[in-house]
Amino acid sequence: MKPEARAEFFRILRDANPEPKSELDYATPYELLVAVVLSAQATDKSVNLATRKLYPVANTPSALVALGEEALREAIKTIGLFRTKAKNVIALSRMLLEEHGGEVPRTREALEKLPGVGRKTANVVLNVAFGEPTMAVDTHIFRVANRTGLAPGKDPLAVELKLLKVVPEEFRLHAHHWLILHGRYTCLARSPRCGQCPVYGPCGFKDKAKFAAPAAPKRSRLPK
DNA sequence: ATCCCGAGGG
DNA sequence: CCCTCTGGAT
Repeated sequence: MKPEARAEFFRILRDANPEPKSELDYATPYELLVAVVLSAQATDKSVNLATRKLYPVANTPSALVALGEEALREAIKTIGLFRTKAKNVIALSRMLLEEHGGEVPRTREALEKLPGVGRKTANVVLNVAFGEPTMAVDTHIFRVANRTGLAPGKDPLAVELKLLKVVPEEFRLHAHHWLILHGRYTCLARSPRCGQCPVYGPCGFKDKAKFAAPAAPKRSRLPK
């Protein structure tokens, strides 16, 4: 995608949604961190359903450690990968208490040392909780960046670096949310809704016309 | 490359 | 039935 098309792409998404927010429910950096860890390979809705009940009971490192891994596992049982996530959230909370005064660290290095926190999760926390213009490349952004030609790359890290290079400065802070929301509601994984896509113009998807066309008229085998 | 892993949609 | 959902650790 050419520079002018990229700018047009983001102008359109920005004008439709000037102040995009995360769809994960959270009130503090810690609540956000835990929600993002829980969100791996799960929908925001399923995570919110669990945290809505969990956070009133325990929403700090000390409270979750006190709650214990077994109880936490039960609380998040409706989310996928719940055994691994429960273990990681407890271990991560202990580490916050022991090494960070119970606070969520603000550096990528410290965040990535936490169990269950990799590059993508660290980027989300840095962007959403601390206002840094990072590019957290998740399943949606990886797909959108490649399909549209906005920032093609063979793996998430390549796409992240490409995005940091080509997204105009004025769009960097919110690019993460514009792209993820576009992927979630319009540029769907299996059947993208090109027919009602706001960035159909600048998009470079080869088969966009195919997905934009109304359902192919059924060929009657008994014409007339 | 594989495992973990429930819920919702098609 | 199959695919997808704000991945990370081994």
